[in-house]
Amino acid sequence: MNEPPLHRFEEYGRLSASEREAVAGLAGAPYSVPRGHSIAQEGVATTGFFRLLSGWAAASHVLPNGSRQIMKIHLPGDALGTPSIAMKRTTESLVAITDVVVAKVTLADFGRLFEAHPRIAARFMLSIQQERIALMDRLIAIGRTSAEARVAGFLLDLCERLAPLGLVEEDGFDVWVTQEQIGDVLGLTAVHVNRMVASLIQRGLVERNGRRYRLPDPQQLAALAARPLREPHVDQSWLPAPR
Amino acid sequence: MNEPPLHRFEEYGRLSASEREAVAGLAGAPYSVPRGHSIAQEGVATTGFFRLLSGWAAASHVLPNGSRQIMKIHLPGDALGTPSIAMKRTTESLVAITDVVVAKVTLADFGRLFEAHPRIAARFMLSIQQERIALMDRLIAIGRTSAEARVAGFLLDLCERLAPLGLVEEDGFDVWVTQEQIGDVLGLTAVHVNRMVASLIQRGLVERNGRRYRLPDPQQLAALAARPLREPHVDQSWLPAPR
DNA sequence: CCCCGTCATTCCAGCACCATAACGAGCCTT
DNA sequence: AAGGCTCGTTATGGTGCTGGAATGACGGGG
Repeated sequence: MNEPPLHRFEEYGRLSASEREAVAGLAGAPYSVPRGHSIAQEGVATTGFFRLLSGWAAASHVLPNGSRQIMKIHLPGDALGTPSIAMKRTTESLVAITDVVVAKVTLADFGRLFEAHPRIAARFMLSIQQERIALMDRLIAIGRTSAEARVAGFLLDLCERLAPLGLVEEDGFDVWVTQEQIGDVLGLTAVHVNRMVASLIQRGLVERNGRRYRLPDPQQLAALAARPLREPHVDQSWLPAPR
Repeated sequence: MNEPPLHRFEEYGRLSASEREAVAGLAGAPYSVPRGHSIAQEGVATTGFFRLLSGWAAASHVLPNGSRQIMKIHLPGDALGTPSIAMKRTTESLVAITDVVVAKVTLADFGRLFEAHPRIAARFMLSIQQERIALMDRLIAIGRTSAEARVAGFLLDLCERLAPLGLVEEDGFDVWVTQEQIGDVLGLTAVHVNRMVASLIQRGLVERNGRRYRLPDPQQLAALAARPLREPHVDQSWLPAPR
């Protein structure tokens, strides 16, 4: 396995040696959380955020009536719980979908990084903007597209995020979330997710064997999903100079 | 009218004199855009973002099938189009709902501010996190709550954002968006928004006279909306020192 | 090896919300 | 004052999705 922790910090270009060192020293000691267990609870005092070093995790909110909305399926390398740093209390519950390894980043350490390395600060801000755009796109999906389009878009998103991790082989990848959890991401019931997956398989746009999914025709699937086209910003000339 | 431009920069505490000066010199010359006209188009090359100095504006995306999703109703003092700085092309269309006055911020100027004033940079990042949380909350609303709860939550949000601008008098405020636009925010049709508003009026939770809305019982309305409780972070000790 | 829990699948009735249309009130334009 | 536009209101029938429940398939642990 290649080094996962840094890839989210380098999606806008390589870090300098001193930046790399600063990032590496940021998080505390890694520790494991078994599948199904809580990493952090919503509504407690914010003390920092986490880095997900391996495994899958979900950020979610449970409504008074018992239904649940999943904000994000987190993959290795992601930062977990960063929205909470803007609030007195954590904004979302973090649950381990598979066995995971996480490391905690304290607010104090993060503040020092922000001051010492303005380019990392700017890039961190940009990666948050990307998360915000991802939420906007899901808002479009849930608010204005059919259940089938939403499921198609979900599978495409997952595939595109797993690819840079080296977890996609011949358009095939393992999905560790249940159909019920997919429903909680997309604002659907598990039953209806199942119907839509079946429909996509019937159309020949998806193949499945257990948790292994394969997308034989991503282009046609993308056409069905009708997602906005997003291209990351390559021109970084306006960012602060590296230190 | 008091000075609107700064209030979003000071929601986490007062700026220092030099910070205030840096922010004031950030944006270019203000100019007007008449109601209904476009401030910026989705999908063009990103060159910066805008500050909304007066009036209301909407950030939206139009789907291939013609339906529309509004990401955000922007009020005076807001930054417009900041998600786009993470992307090669702008992520949303900006339209003037009322006559507006805006000023442009270039990427180069913004980059210099980010380097020179780490505390402003950190606070800007936090305000983006707040926007992200607002999107999360709307995702919860659209994905997991009834149409009536969504409309109740929309009116509450608007009221809470207008209050610090001094635009709420005795629980009453002017709403400059049409019911069709409210539908595009909440993932509903204009017709259904109308039904839900009528239902809230019937229940005595909302009063209306033309565009003037009044919320006689915000507590009960909030209970209906079932929104997560969000309190901004007051402890700022971890932020970089002011310059 | 069998039990049992998890997850996918399928069925049914029911309803929240949609699509379309038509009408009325208010307001701006000329 | 007349006309036209925007916006709100109301009604109709239709459907995409829900809610609950029951069955099947798979896999892990005692």
